[in-house]
Amino acid sequence: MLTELEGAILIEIGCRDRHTAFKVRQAFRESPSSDWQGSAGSVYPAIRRLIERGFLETAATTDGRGTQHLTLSTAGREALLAWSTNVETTVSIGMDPFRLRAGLWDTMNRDEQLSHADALLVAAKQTISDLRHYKQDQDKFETVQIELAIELQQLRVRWIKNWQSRIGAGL
Amino acid sequence: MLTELEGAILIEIGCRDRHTAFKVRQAFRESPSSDWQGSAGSVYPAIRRLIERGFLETAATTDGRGTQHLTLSTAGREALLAWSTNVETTVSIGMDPFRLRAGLWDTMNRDEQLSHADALLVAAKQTISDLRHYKQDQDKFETVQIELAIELQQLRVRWIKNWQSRIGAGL
DNA sequence: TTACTCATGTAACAAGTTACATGATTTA
DNA sequence: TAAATCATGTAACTTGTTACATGAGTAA
Repeated sequence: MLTELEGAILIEIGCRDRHTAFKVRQAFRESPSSDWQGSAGSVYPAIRRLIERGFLETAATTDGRGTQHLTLSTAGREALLAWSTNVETTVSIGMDPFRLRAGLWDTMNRDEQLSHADALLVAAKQTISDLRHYKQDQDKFETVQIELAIELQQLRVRWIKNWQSRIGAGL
Repeated sequence: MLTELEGAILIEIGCRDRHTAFKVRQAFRESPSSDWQGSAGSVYPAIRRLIERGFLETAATTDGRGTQHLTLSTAGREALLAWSTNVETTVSIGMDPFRLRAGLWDTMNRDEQLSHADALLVAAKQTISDLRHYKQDQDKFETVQIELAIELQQLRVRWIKNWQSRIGAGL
């Protein structure tokens, strides 16, 4: 069994040509989906665990920095496939800061609600535009993720507009 | 600043009449959004922190179990409002097991894709039906969350159907 | 009186964060 | 040669998990 971070690391190494821990960290830091900060304290220990479990193979390069060139073993590929096709985990709801807060907004007064709805709309639309721009020069793995992130934001935009009309109707 | 768990705890105590740590844990365990397991090891320390920071007030009841009746202080209410209206956090993408895996499914062969898409559809639809059923006897706070969770699952269902037709078209 | 529920909490562990520390290689 | 980038890692801390431990109140 792989954790979400371990799965993400195997994707970077096995599918997206990030063959060093450093490049994996870089990919995480550059990704707009804020799943992981790509901190050294999480990535290096996770990669060590994956090596110990035989999912990653290392080919030490000859450079003086001790760069480790990482590749997926057969067991690593199998583990990644099993992880990515686990139906139960895939359809689980997950953590969503928007959903967690949405129930509270009805406790504000009408003016606060209207201005908050407005601020949320602006921010969500900005995020969509940022994601569309970022999507341009990404590989297919990242592209699929970005498209899904955009659809999530669009869902939020629709929800906010619907909420606005409910507020407007005085419900 | 509150963490996601601390915000969720203040909602339970301040808005949903879960006035003991035990009832908060119970609410988390019963909630179908698997954000938190409601483990004692997270809830009790978090509540202790919230008391220390002056966000929660305790009224010890006279029973022999040492039940602590918890309520939000004024500072607690303010902190909860600030937490719930933080726009940046609210529109952040968050962690989604579906999105994280979706990019990988294109590396499988056609037959594997079709059977996996099918399994995902069944599971997602089941989740929607479970959520609808659970929604019946919930308060407005939980209802809003459940509705958003349902809309997320419906988005996934549409995405899967779209993916199926792309597979079918041999792209 | 036995079993279930209500209620609190700790201990060992897992896995993330930031900040720190080091050094090689490349580019201006 | 100075600065930026590539590359590795550790240390202290935070916060979550499961499992364990305890005991009071209630209903069969």
